[in-house]
Amino acid sequence: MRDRTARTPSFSVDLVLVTATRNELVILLARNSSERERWSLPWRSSQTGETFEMAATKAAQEALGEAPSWMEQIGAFGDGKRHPSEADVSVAYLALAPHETASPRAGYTWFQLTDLPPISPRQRAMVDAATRTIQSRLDQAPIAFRLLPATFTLSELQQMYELLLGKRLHKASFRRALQAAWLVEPTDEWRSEGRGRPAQLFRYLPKKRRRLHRGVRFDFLYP
Amino acid sequence: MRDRTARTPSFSVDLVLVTATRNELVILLARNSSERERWSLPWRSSQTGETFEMAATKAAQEALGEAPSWMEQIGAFGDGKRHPSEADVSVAYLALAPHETASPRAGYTWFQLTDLPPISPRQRAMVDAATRTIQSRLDQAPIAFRLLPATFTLSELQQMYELLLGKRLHKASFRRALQAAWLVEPTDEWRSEGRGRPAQLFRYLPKKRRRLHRGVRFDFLYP
DNA sequence: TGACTTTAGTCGCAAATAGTGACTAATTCG
DNA sequence: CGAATTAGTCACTATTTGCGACTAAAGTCA
Repeated sequence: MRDRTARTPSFSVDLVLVTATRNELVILLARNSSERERWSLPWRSSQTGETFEMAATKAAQEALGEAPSWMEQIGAFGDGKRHPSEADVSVAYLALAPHETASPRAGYTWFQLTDLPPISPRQRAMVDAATRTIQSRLDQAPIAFRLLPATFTLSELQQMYELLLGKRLHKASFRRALQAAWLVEPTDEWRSEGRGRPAQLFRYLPKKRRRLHRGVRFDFLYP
Repeated sequence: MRDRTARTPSFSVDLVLVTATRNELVILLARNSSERERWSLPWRSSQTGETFEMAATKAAQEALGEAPSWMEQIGAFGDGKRHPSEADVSVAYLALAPHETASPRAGYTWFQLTDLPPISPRQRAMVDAATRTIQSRLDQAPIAFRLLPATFTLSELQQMYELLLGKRLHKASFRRALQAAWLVEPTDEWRSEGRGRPAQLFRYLPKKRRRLHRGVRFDFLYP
């Protein structure tokens, strides 16, 4: 058995930490300590005896001061030079947090997903993979709900879906589908947001329902 | 800069190589060279200057003698002891091949996915992740087509979907949906399989079509 | 040969689902 | 008070889907 304890870890765990402001997605970047004009994803070189998930959680904790509302591994990335660490391999995690309660620690800043500063090619690939993951899992996981605070109005929920899908949705259809899915529960609170009729607040509370009884879907275009 | 060239690679690339026989999914396992009653997923310790994808392709080549018809990274796995290699991290790939043309090299054997011999916990986790990936991406990627030979009958395609989904499908509905998706093209060949009317052979040849114009889907149950 | 079985492939109706505009409700602003 | 604004619902239409029954083309067997 070869001695491993003396070796420096050769891999890192990197975090694509996403929240949503009013009408755009933002991710958290850390200012590089040596070159102050360079930015990078929050990362952590993995310790022995620490799972990837634990490392990712700690990196999130360190950046945000709180645990993310959702975490999911995106994959392992090995291509591309100039990772901030010397890591041969980086394991990327997608993490979500509601923007309202998130206040980054010093050295961390939100950047629009559509307007990022230069980062290493490897981390660039992670960000791209994260956006693809969000898009493709939007109907399979409560992504949108995890980007919202604990209670929210249905209009806020719809706007979140519109932001994530990149298209407008029809109000009545959206609510009909939501009803059928048994995902939200009304609270007895209402919010008056300046003008207009006050909106009822809801919380995410999925109820048991029987598995959807549907045929096949051929939703792919390529390859 | 620390010297890396002297270090042994601390990660491996592992392969969950799946094909489908008449009515079950099977994966390829390699007989352990030292303990001959133990089995493991095909794997390869990654060389510097070799991408994960290249390593996975070579591992597949080595096991099958041909390139898989589909490959996709499943993720990085670090938990669980007793990986066949000493790797701290293993990057898992899902690979597909049509069963008809696949003839494993010596030392490799097909096992039913539902009845595997004991393998390392880490590799067990990879297999589980692979089956989840297959299920969840079935409607987003041409998984079923990649498990079939280049030409196939529509009944074979339907049976493949039934196998992967684990439920029966209605013939007319299946074909109607397939038509609408513009994924297959008829060849001018027919196959007479003993009894019954001969079936026309089709090939996978997706045609351009406009993006589906659909509202939201809330298809998740938990969490 | 001709009735029967088996598998392929299609049709058309009924039921469920989804798109849409118009409607009512409750609030602020002036 | 009336206009503007946002929330929430309704009802009609169009589209999609489940499903049983049908036709088509082969083999089997008396």
